[in-house]
Amino acid sequence: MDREATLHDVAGKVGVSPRTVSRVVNDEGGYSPETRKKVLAAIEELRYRPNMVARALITKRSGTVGLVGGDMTDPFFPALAEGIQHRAREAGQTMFFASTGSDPDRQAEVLRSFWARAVDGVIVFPALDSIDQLTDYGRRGLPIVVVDDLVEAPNVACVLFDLPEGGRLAAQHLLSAGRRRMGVISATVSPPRRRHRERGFVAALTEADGDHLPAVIAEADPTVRGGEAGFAELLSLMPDLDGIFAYNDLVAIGAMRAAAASGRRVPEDIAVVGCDDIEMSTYITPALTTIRLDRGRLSNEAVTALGDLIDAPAQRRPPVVLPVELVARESA
Amino acid sequence: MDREATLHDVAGKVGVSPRTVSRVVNDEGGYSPETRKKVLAAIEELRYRPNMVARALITKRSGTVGLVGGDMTDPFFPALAEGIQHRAREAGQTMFFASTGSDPDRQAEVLRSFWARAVDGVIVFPALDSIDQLTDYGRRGLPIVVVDDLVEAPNVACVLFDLPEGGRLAAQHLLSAGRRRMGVISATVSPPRRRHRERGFVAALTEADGDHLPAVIAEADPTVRGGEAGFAELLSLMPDLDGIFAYNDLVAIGAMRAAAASGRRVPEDIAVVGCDDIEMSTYITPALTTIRLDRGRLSNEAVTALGDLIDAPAQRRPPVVLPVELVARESA
DNA sequence: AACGTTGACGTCAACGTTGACGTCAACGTT
DNA sequence: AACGTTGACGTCAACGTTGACGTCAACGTT
Repeated sequence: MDREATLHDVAGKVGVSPRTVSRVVNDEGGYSPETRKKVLAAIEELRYRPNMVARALITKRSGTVGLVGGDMTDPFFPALAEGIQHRAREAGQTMFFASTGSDPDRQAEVLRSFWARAVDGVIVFPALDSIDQLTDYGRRGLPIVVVDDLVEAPNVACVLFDLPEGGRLAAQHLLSAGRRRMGVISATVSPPRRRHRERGFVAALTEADGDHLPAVIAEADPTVRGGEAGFAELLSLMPDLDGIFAYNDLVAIGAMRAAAASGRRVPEDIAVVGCDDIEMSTYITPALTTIRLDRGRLSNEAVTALGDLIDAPAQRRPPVVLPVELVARESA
Repeated sequence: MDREATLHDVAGKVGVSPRTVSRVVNDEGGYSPETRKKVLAAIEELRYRPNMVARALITKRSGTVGLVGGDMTDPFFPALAEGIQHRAREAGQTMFFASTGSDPDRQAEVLRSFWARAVDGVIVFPALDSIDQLTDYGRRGLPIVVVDDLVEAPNVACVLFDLPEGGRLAAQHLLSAGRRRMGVISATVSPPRRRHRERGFVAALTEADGDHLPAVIAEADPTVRGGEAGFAELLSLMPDLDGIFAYNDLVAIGAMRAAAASGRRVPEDIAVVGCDDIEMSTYITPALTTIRLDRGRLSNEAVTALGDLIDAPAQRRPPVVLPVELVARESA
């Protein structure tokens, strides 16, 4: 066919008004069983599908949600996107996706584009210093779920992991393994107020009894290569380092590679704890001890929160803080 | 504000008709420089943004493209999605995303949903036995780029890697390393007509001189765990196996783990060649020898092909076949 | 018998744009 | 002086739906 069938085509075929066809399509009631049957038959025959664009124009609901991520190649991200996409589809939603590279300008562009396309809501991994943007869109009526940060605004809900606790668990684990001279590799992409892992780790060391030293801190990109650089930096700060808590598993893997390259054994000479628990961490040698973040749970909570927000925009919602756990493997 | 500004609001403020504002917004010409200036100022002040939904309804162009993938957690996929998303954004497009789990019914649902939302085109990693769906939508006028398969239909372009050549390269590499008793781990998700890697590998062995045996074939899921199972299956078919070509790098990693667990050394006892060249393959021990597929190139070609298709739908386009190369590391 | 209610529709306008076409003053040309 | 052209707009309808409301026959109730 050269043109898609519309309500008018179906109506013409059956001999009713388009409004009646619309009622049948939307299960509104207000038609006889026989009419319904005839309409459904005509819909089938003409392969009619409702035009979501026209519907969105008048209902202001497009049946779409947007996912705004930092970077798809972050190994933590795909599982999350998959989970969200899955749950969104169950709710009859289609997902827009865009990544920002954690750049606030790109994030602004993405949000504008989603907003202009009448998304019903968005789930955002916020870029650096972009709280104002989110607050603004929330106020303009866009339901937003913020992952991994705290934003206080109308229409904004937050879902995040208890990362300070993760840092604390890592510190306790390393301490109880007898480590005394420890370092943290933080991520350059994290603004100071979001360094929860680091803060928890440092606090636990401070609070604990014993003759261990305060932690030294390095900064690196959240990648394997970043981990290698971070290891070198830590070593320059504390040459007889014996324990590392890394920003994420990729960084931990980089640190372990650098340790091996420098002739040090893991965990004998240096114990390493990562964060995230990506699949790869099980498969490398030595298998990585890490703080597990339950991505499935996070995506479930995020989609649920977004659904709630869309259905009842006014309501205030407390942030959802998800527990973390330490999985002990070979590296520490 | 409780309502978004429209063309009418801007027009009212400036004292011109909405049509004139529209002309300015779309750079159509047909207005004086002074009018233009006043309109732009009013747009700025009222924070007017064109409503893409309304625009899409009349122009039939929504400025969106859909990406239909099998599974986000496939490590090969994210880089691709990122690349496509990036290029699409440069072209002013926003990306829909959905994964199908390689299930044709879910793929059909996804395509329906995208079609109803007036996507300008889609890039598809086709599910099993879904060629008819794609042909059908192509005929109905949807520009489609099919990745990793060949579909002959109007409005459909294909981009794929030269996987048979990849299989051949793997075979030649293993042969020249003196391997005689080799096996292939294929993926259960691949229908017979898409087993290009396997076919190239088997053909190269058949064509080559020497006293090597014909390849044995196992089937497994395209995961690390699948690789472990595939290794066991190969071993039961050929106990003195000395070379493996795996469906992808995850499978290769699984095979190497199983080999190590059975007390065999890689590459001394069994050489392993993977396929994809995911990031992880550099970091495991031993580092994986593999067939590199250039994902960046693939996403570029796919987006370019889609752009061409959208701009000139009628034109026939030959499939784009991308070269592959073998990267020799430690495992073979 | 008169009246109110209900079911099963239809009518009309609106959502916010843009395509097609009309208007009209200013200007240049013969 | 009459005419055609051009620039700078405006008008109107349409894209394909749905919200709001109207109509009208059938039916039950008093």
